[in-house]
Amino acid sequence: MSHSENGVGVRQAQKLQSRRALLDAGLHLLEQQNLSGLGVREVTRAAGMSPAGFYRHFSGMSELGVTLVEESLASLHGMIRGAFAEQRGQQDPEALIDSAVEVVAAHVREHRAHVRFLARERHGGVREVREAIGAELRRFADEVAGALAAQPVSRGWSAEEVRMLAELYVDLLVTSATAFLEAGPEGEREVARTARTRLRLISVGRRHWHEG
Amino acid sequence: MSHSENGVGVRQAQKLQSRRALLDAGLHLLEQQNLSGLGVREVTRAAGMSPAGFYRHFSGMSELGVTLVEESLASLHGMIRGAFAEQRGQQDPEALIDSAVEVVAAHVREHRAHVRFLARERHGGVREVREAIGAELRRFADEVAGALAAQPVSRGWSAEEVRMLAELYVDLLVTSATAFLEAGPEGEREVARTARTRLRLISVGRRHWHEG
DNA sequence: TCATTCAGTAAACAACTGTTTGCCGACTCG
DNA sequence: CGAGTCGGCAAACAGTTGTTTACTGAATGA
Repeated sequence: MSHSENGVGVRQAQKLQSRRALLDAGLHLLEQQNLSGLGVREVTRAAGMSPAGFYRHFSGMSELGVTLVEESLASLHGMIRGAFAEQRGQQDPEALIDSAVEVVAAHVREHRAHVRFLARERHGGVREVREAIGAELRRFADEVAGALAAQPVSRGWSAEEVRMLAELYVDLLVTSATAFLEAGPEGEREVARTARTRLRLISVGRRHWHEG
Repeated sequence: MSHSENGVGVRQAQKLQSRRALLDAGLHLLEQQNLSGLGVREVTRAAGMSPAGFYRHFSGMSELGVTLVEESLASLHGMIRGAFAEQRGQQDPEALIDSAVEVVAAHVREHRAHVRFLARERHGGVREVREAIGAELRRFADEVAGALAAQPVSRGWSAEEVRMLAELYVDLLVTSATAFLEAGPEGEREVARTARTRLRLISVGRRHWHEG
């Protein structure tokens, strides 16, 4: 019995390592540049590989970009699920807001380059990447909508109203994430404070929405 | 007396026309591309000019970018002032929200390329342009803060609370603008509807903020 | 009228680009 | 062991790029 069935041969591992090197090099270069201006040679040079080698892993730059999108949002998805798990255990909306903001802050702290990439390419010049980010964000809103619908505060809200609200929350969190990014570590507390205030303002509006 | 004192000689006019051609060509190319990937030769070719001519007008690409930023926000500024003028004449917050959203919608409708440029480069790879957009947006928030402070609803709000609120409004309007952009003309009504709902939700939250 | 200014040009610079080709050599697997 | 797979490389392709140079010729203004 060889390692053919678990897919972790020496060969496979080396290929994956090269692929990782390309992705890391690309991510690094994209901190000061846009994807639409990133070159194949530039990336391979930074990854210590010959230009031709790039095409063993990606058909072109936009494919590398889409891969980075998936990678960037995968970890966030996990953290969000964690935050929702906390919600089930406790009902205080203040605490939920605090933990949501903290989740975002932590994610930006630990995945700076990925988040910067998302912010930069969300409206960037490469359509495939833009669409990938948009689709992922829409799925994200789906999850939030599901969680909101389960809250007792949502009694009397239609499905589309809840969906709207979810999109608002997502947009606010995305905005907060880019604010964390621009503020840097020293301004983190301040950004978190305004993010919490914004969310609380929505909370209040939500409670008094159906009153006339 | 020649035209030396009003600056509208034939020479000046021709130069301005060329400059305009460069800016228009750039703006057009930037609809499918990022500034960090835009080339001097590319722009001059599209503008019907020799590459060297570019440097008679701009020191480099980022200077052209900053010029486009100023240009892009100048018209919006005017429209915003108009919307605020309407406010003074009438107190219904619903109507103010409606007119604010309509101002944004109209601006996107009439300046698609400029708005797309702003959305694309707001977090783009060219620092000078990013900073120019950020500064302009902050001035925008100043104006909104001033207008909010004048509203009777703001009684009991501190200056920083009002400022926070103004930034929230600006972020929401910017988000709405990019939503208009992505939706296209046919989805405009829908985007306007959710934009209004968001603003109303904030309105409600604002009224009930200081209640415990 | 006539010297001056200056927007725009053509040409040259060295360096860069994406992509394809054929090849090598280490891994894979019966 | 031996045939086959395949990730990575060097080289060549036919362009492209930003920027500087010295120039031309029309607009300028005394």
